[in-house]
Amino acid sequence: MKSKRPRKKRLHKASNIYDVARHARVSVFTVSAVVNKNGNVSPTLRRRVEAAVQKLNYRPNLLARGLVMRQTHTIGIVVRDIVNPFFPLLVRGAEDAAQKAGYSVLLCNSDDQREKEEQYLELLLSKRVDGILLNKAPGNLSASRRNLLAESRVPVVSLMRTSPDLKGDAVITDDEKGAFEAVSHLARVGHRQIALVSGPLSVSNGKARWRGFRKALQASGLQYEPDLVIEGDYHIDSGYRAGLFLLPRRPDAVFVANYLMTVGLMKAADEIGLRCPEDFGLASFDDYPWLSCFRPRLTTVELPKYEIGATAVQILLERISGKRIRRSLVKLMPELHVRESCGFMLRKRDSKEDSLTPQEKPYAASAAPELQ
Amino acid sequence: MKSKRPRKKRLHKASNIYDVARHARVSVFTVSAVVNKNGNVSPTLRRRVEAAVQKLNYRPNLLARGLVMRQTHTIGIVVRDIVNPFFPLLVRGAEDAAQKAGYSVLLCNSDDQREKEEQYLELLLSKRVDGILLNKAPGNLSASRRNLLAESRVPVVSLMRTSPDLKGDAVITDDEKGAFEAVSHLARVGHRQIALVSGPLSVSNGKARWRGFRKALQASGLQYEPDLVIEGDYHIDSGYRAGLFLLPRRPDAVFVANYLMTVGLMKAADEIGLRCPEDFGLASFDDYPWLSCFRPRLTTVELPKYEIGATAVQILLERISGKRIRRSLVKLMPELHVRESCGFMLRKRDSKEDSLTPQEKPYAASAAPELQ
DNA sequence: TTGTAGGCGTTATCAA
DNA sequence: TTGATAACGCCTACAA
Repeated sequence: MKSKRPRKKRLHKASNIYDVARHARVSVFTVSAVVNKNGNVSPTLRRRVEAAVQKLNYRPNLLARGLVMRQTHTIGIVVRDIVNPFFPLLVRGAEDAAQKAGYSVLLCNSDDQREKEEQYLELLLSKRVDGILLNKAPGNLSASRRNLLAESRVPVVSLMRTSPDLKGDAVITDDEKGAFEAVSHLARVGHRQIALVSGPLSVSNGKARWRGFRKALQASGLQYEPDLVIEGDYHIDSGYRAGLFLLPRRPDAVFVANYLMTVGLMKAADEIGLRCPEDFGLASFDDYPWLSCFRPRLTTVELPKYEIGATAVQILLERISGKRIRRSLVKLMPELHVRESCGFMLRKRDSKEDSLTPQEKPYAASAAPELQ
Repeated sequence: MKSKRPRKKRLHKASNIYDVARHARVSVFTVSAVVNKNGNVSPTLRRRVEAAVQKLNYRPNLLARGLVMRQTHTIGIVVRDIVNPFFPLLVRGAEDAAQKAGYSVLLCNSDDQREKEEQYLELLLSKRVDGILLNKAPGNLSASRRNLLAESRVPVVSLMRTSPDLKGDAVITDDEKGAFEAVSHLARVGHRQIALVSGPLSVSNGKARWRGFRKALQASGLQYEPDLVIEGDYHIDSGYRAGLFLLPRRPDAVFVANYLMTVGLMKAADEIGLRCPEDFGLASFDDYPWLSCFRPRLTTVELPKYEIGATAVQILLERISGKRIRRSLVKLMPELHVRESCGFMLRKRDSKEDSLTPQEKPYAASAAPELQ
């Protein structure tokens, strides 16, 4: 009863804890205790409070709660672009894990631009998120932002890419191994001249995939030919340009470091008039369930996207609750899926060994022991 | 200087407006005025404040601001599933528009389940979002939730689907027209027996696509055969089952009401051993740029996904700012993209009229006047 | 078990 | 132009 004057605008206000307390003829403490199910409240008062809550449609204001508790139960997730088909499943994994723990997700698209990324990070800090999932754009954070981040003590978990200026936890995949296996498979199938469309070498996983490629050539006794290596940027267009450059040189096969560049490369092949797998073998990263019925089926290194997101949130939550102390770097394993784009089927057919239907064979092959 | 006791745990606290005020030897009012660039502050004080802000790495706590301003500059967006390839671009359109206006996006996946959807709506209200974008799950909201929503006065813009219990704004597409054009095209190409895998008829756009199908048959002088119509639920599996049922009946063509069901149908075709477009023509909804290099290329009704999201946020913001008064229902136009899955190429080839390369022809056709 | 009052970090009103 | 101070809605230590 301390409000001296009536509200001016009769702004439509949701009822608050005081309204409920008044209605139930109890104190705000009691209401709070009932709503948060802590402390012991006598059945009588509890019933009165519950009735009032019901009657007034009371819902606690999470802003106010966050302010006093210093916890928003919100995490921010910064990805390059949710439209890039790699991210939806990852984000979904993160959202599911977050939701189960009572957290919500603030989604940010950085477009791989440092400036945008930094602005989002600042915004997230200002919104007082409890933690951040970050798929880092190339380059380092500015010193001031890094400082701000460190000082805020808000935990950050890196996704897919590590960065020297991010000294927190990270969830990545063993991309070197994935690339190694894919390229080894291309070699095993009989391809000798294998070209590479790599990701940006300035990015940790771009570099890792390149290393895997190189080591596989070596292990297969093939020559690394710089002329057959093009550095792309993970976007469609760079794959297209790489295709226009590489395919006319007629390599036996191409290994492309991600899916979008594969799309670009195949567009180039289309224009040039080359077909996969008849004219060149192809293996790449990332598989998508909705591709399974289109041709050619791609031989790919599949990454556990959902798990990446879910695991990252898991780690973040442990960090938030103070359980986790030591820095952890989780490396998830990729899985080679052999299908027809690599030319596997053709070779088999040539040698008259094939009798299975096209859709069964690749899966059988992908479970072959040598791929572990 | 009113804190009576030292902080207990030496909890790491970000500096607040009082810290800055003390440091700059001014009042909090001055700091606030400088930070928000309103009011007139003398250059001297402004400089002092700015220096202090810099020094202390001060960033306003948006929770506190939101509490007093009753505005969080956050919107919630509830989609069925961000993994459904329809949504990323829509969400991106929304996020871009939101970001430009200084808003952030809270992402929620309802999985098309009413219960999950309602829980998210409540959470969003509790978090005091300024507005909500909602792709409604089938069925109506419970009376209590609807009531809560109405009472909260938080504007909701429906996406793609309208619902009788949502009396707010909506952004939808003219799905009836889209379906009509696609099916008319199938008929024009020469297909007589056209099957339909529809979306859920309990959902507004599922119904609309069904109506378009029906009207197109009528306009083309074809019979509507209930045996050739299967109601699906927009998920892959229902398309698969529909395919297993429909394809053995050897329709000339199939119209599938969305992309995921098309994937399922093609999987069924694969298993049965039927090929598209040789054995049956196919047209469906939703096109994706990363499909362009795979076969068969789909004849699709393309929806302006990005615009849907962007427009919805636009409307939401106008509603939030109180500019928009009347309810608005925006209906965006789809666009038919003719490619090879409908059998267009085959017919042409049969009649020896085709001389263009496969990848050029469809685009030329899609610009044909009769498709406007 | 229940109530009171102070504080969380802002903005905004009203004096000075 | 500036400063003091009351909201905003919640939680919680401390008192009763």
